[in-house]
Amino acid sequence: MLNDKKVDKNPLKEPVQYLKGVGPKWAKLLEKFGITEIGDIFFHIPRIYIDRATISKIEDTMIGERATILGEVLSFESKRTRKRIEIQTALLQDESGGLIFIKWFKQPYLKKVVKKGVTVMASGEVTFFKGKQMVHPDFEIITDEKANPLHTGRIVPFYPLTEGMSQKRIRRIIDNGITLYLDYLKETLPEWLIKDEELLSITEAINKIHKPLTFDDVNQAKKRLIFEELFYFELLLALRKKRLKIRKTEIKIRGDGSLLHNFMRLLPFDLTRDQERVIKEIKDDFLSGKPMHRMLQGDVGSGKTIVAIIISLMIIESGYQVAIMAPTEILAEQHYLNVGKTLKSIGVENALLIGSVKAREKKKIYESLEKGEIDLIFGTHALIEDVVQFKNLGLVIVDEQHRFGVLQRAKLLEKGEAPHFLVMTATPIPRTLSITLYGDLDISVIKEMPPGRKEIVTRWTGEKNRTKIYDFIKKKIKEGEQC
DNA sequence: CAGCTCCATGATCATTGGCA
DNA sequence: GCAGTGCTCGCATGGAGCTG
DNA sequence: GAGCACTGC
Repeated sequence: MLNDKKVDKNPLKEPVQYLKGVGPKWAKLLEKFGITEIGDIFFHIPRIYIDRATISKIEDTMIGERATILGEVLSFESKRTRKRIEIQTALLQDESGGLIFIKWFKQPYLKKVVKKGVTVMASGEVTFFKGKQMVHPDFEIITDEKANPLHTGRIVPFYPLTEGMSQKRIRRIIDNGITLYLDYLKETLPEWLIKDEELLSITEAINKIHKPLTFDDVNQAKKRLIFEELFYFELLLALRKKRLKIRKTEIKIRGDGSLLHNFMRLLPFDLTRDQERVIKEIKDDFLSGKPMHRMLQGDVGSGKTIVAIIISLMIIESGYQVAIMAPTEILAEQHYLNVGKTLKSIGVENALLIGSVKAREKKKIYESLEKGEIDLIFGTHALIEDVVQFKNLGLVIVDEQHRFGVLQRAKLLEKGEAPHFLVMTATPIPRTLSITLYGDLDISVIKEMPPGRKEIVTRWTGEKNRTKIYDFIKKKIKEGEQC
């Protein structure tokens, strides 16, 4: 069906494991942050930066001060206390002759690395214990003029971690990603906008957010990334205007619930409470007489899809059609394969409409949709083509995955008389923005994971890929609408 | 309250009282 | 696919503090 | 020593 089309030439779309430094283990760890593709790592934004750019003379450092020093190892010893705690101590001397102890607890292997005579750059807090000391600093062995250090001697980024990760490693990985792949990152904002707003390009921003030379770099980069985020929400707001023109909807649920009941009987598991709650919320929307405009946020695996199906059945039972749009062909197809058969068995006609469906087949689907023979259509953006017409579209569900698609929704919505509308997304809305949004879009959240599923922690990591936006905006502008 | 992350800490020394 | 070599980075633990 | 890259079977 979609085999030949898999010639995705964009390397940023490759699994993150193909990135240098990432193997199976780290791929799994990174997944906790929603990082699955190489391109995702750009948006793993540092949590904080520490300025380790200036190297102090050991003599000049003050107790209690965080400092970065550079010196030669005079000696290294590993001793253990009566309580069997091992302490490694290196004595470091810098060019000006200052001396300082560098200590680590329980890291005997360091004697292989921090040998007499090597040059070490170390960053940490200077404390006093029988002389100046620095306990477990971040350090790096400096070999000749060799490559600039990653962990010291510059403004160093600190990334959010999960259990099993280490700063140094992730720094290395992200650094690799930038040097190897940043060039492939495509601009997502229109040129004029960047100019008008004096923004950095996306590649500059990403580079500077990870490898800033000054704190001003960080600020500029943040400005750009935040702007981008806001920008998309502005687009969303623009949609609202459209919605407000429509006061009422004729679409109401009026079945007796038997269709839904039949389906539920076939479900091999129970719904979670969160799912039940959300379904109730949506049902209330359906009963309100106004078109629903709701966002459903839940992590991957939280069971958004089943919610989508259930509410679809309510609508279908009432005699309307439902469209479910997924961001990729693979996902659309998955949905279709997962539930299509079951639905058919209870009399719900459904079909899959994606780009790679043969023209003949497509035509058939178009006709059936127009006649109202298909109750439920799964698809991708193939659904928004003009040829696609519905008899009476009652509900549009967009599975957003990544965030592009804002304008697509609008178009799909135009295909019905004020259909209900649900966006599903795994990306939590940043809290600051959700406040702005509450008035315009109702939000439901599923936090509870179905039993047996491991919880996946998704966090705010900036944005994901959404290259297509530019085209949409362009189109919009052409249509004379404002963004 | 639970689950997670982040962050700081880890060492030194001598005291005491009753028993051998 | 596997074995061998050579990189880089490698503590452990308990409390604090945040989010859901 | 773990995890990974790279080489050479």
